[in-house]
Amino acid sequence: MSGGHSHNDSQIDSGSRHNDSHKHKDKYKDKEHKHKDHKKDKEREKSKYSNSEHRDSSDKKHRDKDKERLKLKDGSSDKQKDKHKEKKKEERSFDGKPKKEKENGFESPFIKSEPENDDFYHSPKHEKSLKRERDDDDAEFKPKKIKTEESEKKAKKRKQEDEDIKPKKKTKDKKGEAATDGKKKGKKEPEEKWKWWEEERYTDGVKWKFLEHKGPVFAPPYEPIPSNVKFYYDGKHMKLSPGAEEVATFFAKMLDHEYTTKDIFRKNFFKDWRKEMTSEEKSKISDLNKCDFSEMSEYFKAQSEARKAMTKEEKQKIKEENERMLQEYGFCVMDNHKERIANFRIEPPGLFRGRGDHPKMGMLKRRIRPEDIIINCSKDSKHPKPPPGTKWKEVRHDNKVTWLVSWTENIQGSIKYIMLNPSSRIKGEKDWQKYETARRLKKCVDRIRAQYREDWKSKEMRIRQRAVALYFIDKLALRAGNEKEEGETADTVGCCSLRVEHLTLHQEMDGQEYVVEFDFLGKDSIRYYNKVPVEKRVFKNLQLFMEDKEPEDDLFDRLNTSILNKHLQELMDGLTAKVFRTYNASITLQQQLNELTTSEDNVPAKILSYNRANRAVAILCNHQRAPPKTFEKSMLNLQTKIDAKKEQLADAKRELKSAKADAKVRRDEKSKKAVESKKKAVQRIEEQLMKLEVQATDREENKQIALGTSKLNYLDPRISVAWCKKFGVPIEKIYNKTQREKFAWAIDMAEKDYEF
DNA sequence: CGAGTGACTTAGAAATGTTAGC
DNA sequence: GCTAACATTTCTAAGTCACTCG
Repeated sequence: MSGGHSHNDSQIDSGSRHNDSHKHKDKYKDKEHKHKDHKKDKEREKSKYSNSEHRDSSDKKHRDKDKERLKLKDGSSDKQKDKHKEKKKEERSFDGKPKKEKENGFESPFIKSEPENDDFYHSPKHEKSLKRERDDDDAEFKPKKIKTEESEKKAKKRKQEDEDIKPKKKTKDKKGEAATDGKKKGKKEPEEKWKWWEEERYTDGVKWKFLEHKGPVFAPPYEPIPSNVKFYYDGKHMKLSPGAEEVATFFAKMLDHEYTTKDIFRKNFFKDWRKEMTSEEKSKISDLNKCDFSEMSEYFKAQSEARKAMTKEEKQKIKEENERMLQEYGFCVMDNHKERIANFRIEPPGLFRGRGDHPKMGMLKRRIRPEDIIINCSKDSKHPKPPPGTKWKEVRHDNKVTWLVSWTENIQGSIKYIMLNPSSRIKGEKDWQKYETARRLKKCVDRIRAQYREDWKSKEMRIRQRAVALYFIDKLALRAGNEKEEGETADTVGCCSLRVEHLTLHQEMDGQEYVVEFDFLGKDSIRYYNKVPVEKRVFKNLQLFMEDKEPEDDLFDRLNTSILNKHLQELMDGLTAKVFRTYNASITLQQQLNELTTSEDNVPAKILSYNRANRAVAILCNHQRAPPKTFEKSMLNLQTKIDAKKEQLADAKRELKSAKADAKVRRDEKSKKAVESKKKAVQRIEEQLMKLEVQATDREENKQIALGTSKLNYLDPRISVAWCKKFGVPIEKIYNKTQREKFAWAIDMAEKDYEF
C-alpha cells in the first residue's frame, strides 16, 4: 500500500469493536417490517433522488431516471475491450509461467473434440494430453500443448503414480506426523506428492477430462427410539408414528439449545412437524407447548454419554470403520490423480439452524434420497451405483464444473454440492489464481484510488455513490453486499446494501473531524461496529446520500454489486469487490510482519509477532468469534501458572545466590559446578516464564478474534512461507497439517524473498 | 436492464481428537 | 490413567459473482 492510504488505526484497535450482536439484533427487530418493500423503496428513491447535480439544485426531486440512463450510456463503459486485451498479457507468475486469470468463456466441450482423450485414464500412453495450458490469451478452444523435456518427465512420473493409486500417505501420517509436529520432521514433502503447480492449466473452462468417483454416502436411516422412551402430549403418553417420531427427535436433541426457545424456531418446527404426522396425530397435537420431549432428550444424552464411555476397542472399531468409508468414498480420480473429496457425506435430515434472526429457523431439512441426487462424472468412468432398488435423479458428464454430486436443498431451494478438498489441484489452482489477481491489484491500486477520489466530485450521483462505496470496500474491507430476497434470510448487509440506519455521521467526535459510525449486521449476522474518520469530501457525500431518506432506505440507491463489479472489471481484468479484501488482507499481513518481526527474537516471540500481524488482518476483516465459554477460566489458570513460575524463579535465584556464596567460601570444583547448574536452572525458568507470558498476551488479545478465516482464505500463504524461511521459524508453527496440505503449492514455491 | 440461478468461496459453531498436567 | 484444556476437523450456512433469459 502506498502513501496517503493507510488503514486507520482505529481499525486495529479492537477497543472499538463489540461482538454484541444480541442487543443489536433487538435493536433492529421492530424495524423488520419497515423495509419489507425494499425494492420499491429503491425505485422510489431513485425517482426521488435521481438528480445528478448537487443537492442545492432546486428541482432535484423531479429529475428522472431516463435522463440518468442516457448519461449512463454515453458516459462510461466500453473501453472495456481494449483494456481487457491490454491487461491480459500483463501478468506472468513469478516462476516464469504464463498465467491466466479467467477460465471461462469457451463453449465447446473439450472431451468431444479430442477423442483421443476419451480413454485417457485407462491408457496412460497419451501423455501429451496431460499437459494443460496456462496461458489463455487468444485461447482457441483447443489448448496449445507445450511440450518440454521437463513436462515429459513429469508425465512419466504421473504414470507411475497412477499405477499405485493410493491416497497420499494418509493414516500413517496422522500419527507419525502429528506426533512429531513441531519437532524435527520439517517441510520434507513425501516423494510421491503431485506438484500440480508445476504443470500447465486448462484454459478453456474445462475443469477436468476424467472424473471417477463412488458417489455420496447417505445419512444412516432413522433408528426408532426404544419403546420405553416416551413422548407425552398434555401429560399423556403418546406413541408417535415413525415419521413424526423422527422429526420429534430432531427437536428433542436440540432442547438444550437456545434455538428451541425462539418463537420463530418453534413455529417453523411445529408447522413442518405437523406435516409429518398422521391425521390422527395431527388432530391430537395442536400445541407445541404441551409437548414433552424430555424423555427423548434424556435418552440421547445418555446415548452420548455411553459413547464417551466406550472401551478403547469399541472406539477403535468405529475409527476403523470411518477410515474404511473414507477410503472407499472419500477419494475420486480426477485426471489421473487420486484426490481427496471434501464432503462425501450427504447432509443428514434435521432442523434448519440459520444464523442470526433467520426467518426459516426450525424448518425441517428433509432427508436426501438417491432420487434427489445428480451425479457428475466422466462418460468413460465407472459410474457410481445408487443403493439397491433406487435410482439417481440424473447422471451427467459436465466437465465445465468441478462438483461430483449435487442436490437441491428444501429450505432455500439452493443447490448443494460435493466437491474436492482444498488440497486438490482444482481448488489449489483457483486459490493461487486468487492471490495473483490480488497482486495485480497491488500494481494498479494507486491509480484506482486516485480515480475514485476524483469520482467523489463527479456531477453524477451514481458515480459518486460508486466511488464512496468503493472507498469503503477498500479502506474498511467491507464485502460487496448483494441484495437479498426479503424474508428469506436474516437481515444482513454489505457495502452496496447499507441502509441509512446503519451509519451515523459525526461532524466531530473525540477530537476527530468527520467521523462515520458504522453499525450493522454483516455475513453470518456478525456485527460490524466501527467509528472511522473519513475525508471531508466523503463525509459531505454521505450527507447528500442520506438527505431526505428514511432510516430503512438504501444509502446507495443508485448502486448495486453488479454495477460496481462491472466498473471494477473495466479498471482491471478480473477485478471485483472481493479482490480488495484479499489484497488489503495480504498487504496488511506483509506490512505488519515487516514491522513487528525482530530477527533477534526467539521463536515464540516471533510467533507472537506473526499472530499479531494475523490479528491485525482478522480485525480488518471483522472476523469475530464468540469468546470461548471457558475463556475466563483458562485465562485465570494461565495466570496461576505464571505466578507459580515467578515463585519458582525467585526460588531458583535464591538458590543461585547461596550457591555463589558457598562457592566463594569453599572454592572447590564441586561448588563451582553447582553454581553453573543453578545458573542454567534460572535461565531455563526465565525462558519458561517468558513463554507463558507471551502465551497469555496472545490469548488475551485473541479473545473475540478468529484468526482462522483470514489465514485460510485471505492471506497469500507465500507471505507466511517466506517469513518462516527468512526468520527460521518452522512452517509447522504457523500451519498445521491440513493447512500445509492446502498450501503445499506455496510451501513448495515461495522463497524467503517472496514479496506479495 | 433485472430477476433468477448455478457454481463456487468464505464463515463461525459444533463435534471430535490430542495433549499436558495432575 | 484421567481429565480438562486446547487444537483440529467437520459441518453446512451464507456470502460473491457470472451468466442466462425475458
